[in-house]
Amino acid sequence: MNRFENMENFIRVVEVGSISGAADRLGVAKSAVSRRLKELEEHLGVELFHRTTRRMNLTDTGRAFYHQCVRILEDTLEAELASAQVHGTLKGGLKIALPSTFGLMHMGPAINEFLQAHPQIEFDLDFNDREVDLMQEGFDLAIRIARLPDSSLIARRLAPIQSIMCASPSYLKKMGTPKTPDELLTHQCLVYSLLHDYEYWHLTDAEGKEFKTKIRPYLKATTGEFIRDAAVADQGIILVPSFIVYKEIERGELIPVLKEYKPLQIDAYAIYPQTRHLSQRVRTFVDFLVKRFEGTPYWDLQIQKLT
Amino acid sequence: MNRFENMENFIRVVEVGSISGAADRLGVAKSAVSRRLKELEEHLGVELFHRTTRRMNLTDTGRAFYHQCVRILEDTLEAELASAQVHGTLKGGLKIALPSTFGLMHMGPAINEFLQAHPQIEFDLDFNDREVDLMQEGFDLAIRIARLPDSSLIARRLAPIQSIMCASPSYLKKMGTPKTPDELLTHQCLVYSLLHDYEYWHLTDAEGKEFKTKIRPYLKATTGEFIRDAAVADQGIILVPSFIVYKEIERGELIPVLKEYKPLQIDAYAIYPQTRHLSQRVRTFVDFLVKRFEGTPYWDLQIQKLT
DNA sequence: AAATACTGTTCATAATATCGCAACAATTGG
DNA sequence: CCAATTGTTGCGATATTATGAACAGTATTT
Repeated sequence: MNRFENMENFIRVVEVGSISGAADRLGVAKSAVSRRLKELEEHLGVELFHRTTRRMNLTDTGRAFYHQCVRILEDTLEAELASAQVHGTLKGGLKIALPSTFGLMHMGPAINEFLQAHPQIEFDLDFNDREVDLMQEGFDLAIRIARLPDSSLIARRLAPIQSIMCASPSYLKKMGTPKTPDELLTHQCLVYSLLHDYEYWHLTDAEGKEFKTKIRPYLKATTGEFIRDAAVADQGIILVPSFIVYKEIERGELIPVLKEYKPLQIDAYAIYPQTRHLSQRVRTFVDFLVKRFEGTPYWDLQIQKLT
Repeated sequence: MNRFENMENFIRVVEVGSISGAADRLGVAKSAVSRRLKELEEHLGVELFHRTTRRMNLTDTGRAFYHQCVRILEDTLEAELASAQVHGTLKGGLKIALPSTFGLMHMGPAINEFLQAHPQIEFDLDFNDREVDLMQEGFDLAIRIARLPDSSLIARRLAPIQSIMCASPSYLKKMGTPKTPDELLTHQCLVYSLLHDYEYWHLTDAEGKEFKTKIRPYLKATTGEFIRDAAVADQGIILVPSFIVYKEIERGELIPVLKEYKPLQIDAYAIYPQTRHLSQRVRTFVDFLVKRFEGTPYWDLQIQKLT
């Protein structure tokens, strides 16, 4: 039994006032309308109409049920409309805040790919590492790399972000490869000051226990790319997210060190304000991102084996 | 496509977390669940789940749609429950105010008939001609005979009530049969004081125009039956609803007079307060009454030809 | 590391439900 | 009183839907 069609059927009969008329409007045989109405009445065990072979009058029960049917049908259509992709592409703007390095390196290609499917979307991208107030500044969405999501906002985890400690082969040859975290104090450390403490690096030992080890910051920068390039130029040891250095590691320009001590795992999130009616653009884009970054990130596929 | 089953299907998949599990719960093959889910996604043109052959995660779109589906299904089930006769008979009380004469003569048999089908209903009948405050005194329903329904309440028309002017053959023989309304002043009029003015009877002429004619009240009573009996006992001319005197007219004990001048048409109504959730008892009983009194009332079938 | 168990999807077949047509019964309006 | 219209029912044809096995991919276990 198709509850839905039966309701629609019933509504039409009420509004047109006759079975024949409703059948015309619905484009089906009147026998079908009659039978569906009968089915509905049998299902409810109630008479919806007083029938006098030629005339039909709603019963009180029928009238009450009619109003509820109308409301339910409207709700359903609205729900479908709100969720349905209005065929093909989306339109409108999408203002997004995203961290500069991750944004440039990995969100850029993703956004380009999304634009293939939805060329009508106008992206307004703000590459910035400061924390923006989503509501205040009218952002639809922000990409954040953090240890835990901000609970006051909706957060969808996009990808795990693992950091890697590494240095160039030449540097290691010249200065030696550290065997324990303590030895880092004798090395030149290049600090990515956004994600880590200035003077400490947080690690976990073989048993998964957290601890921090003091380092000697030889150079500090808020851009991961800069200290990566510095490390490639034999300037010292860095601790940066793998998504920044994965190519250099694959090419052997940088070599992981102290692999037994895993840096703290953090994550990339898409976050957006809690609004009652989330726009279809945001929903679709976030769905797209979640799917694209699902599983082990492509930047970790190769270097996974090396760590 | 069965929207409803698809929604139910989708909800189950979300709640159980897997297609196989949902299939077990629903008692259908998992292929059916899979296909319906696919149908729903194609209908919306949207991915509801991120799928990884083994694991399924709701998309944002899916989550939003899920909540709306749940609400819609709940509404639907509630609507059906509110309208459905819970198989067989109803239970509970039904407190009804009804006019004494009409109540005794015509509602009595109707209520008895209703009790055949629903013996569990406990009727609490208040035969009374004063206007009761439904809300205040806790009535579920009132039967009223009036010209127009009280607009602040829900009113369902049960039957047309036509009045008849008549007298006994002996009386007419002795005093003469009036030919015009004016002549009524020379007659003994017995007044049913509830429905009509004390000193005027309201009539319509052949063209349907309303007018009132003065009468000389010889006897007044608030009980139709009393003045009917008085008229049968040759006491004078009465103007009463046909449902009171139809048997006497059929038997020839009373004879209509001034048939060309129709008394004003009034109606019998079932009225009840506007509450958000009308009880199923009231609805079913009113539906029953409307159906029972539908068309020309049985008390008018015979005398129709005589007037 | 390999095997196993479990997942979701697909396909052809079978069962089911639904529809339209036509005949019928009942009522209304001229 | 007849004609026209309405709602209901039965039957054959059609379309829809479920089923169960085979398949492909992924965790879990040993």
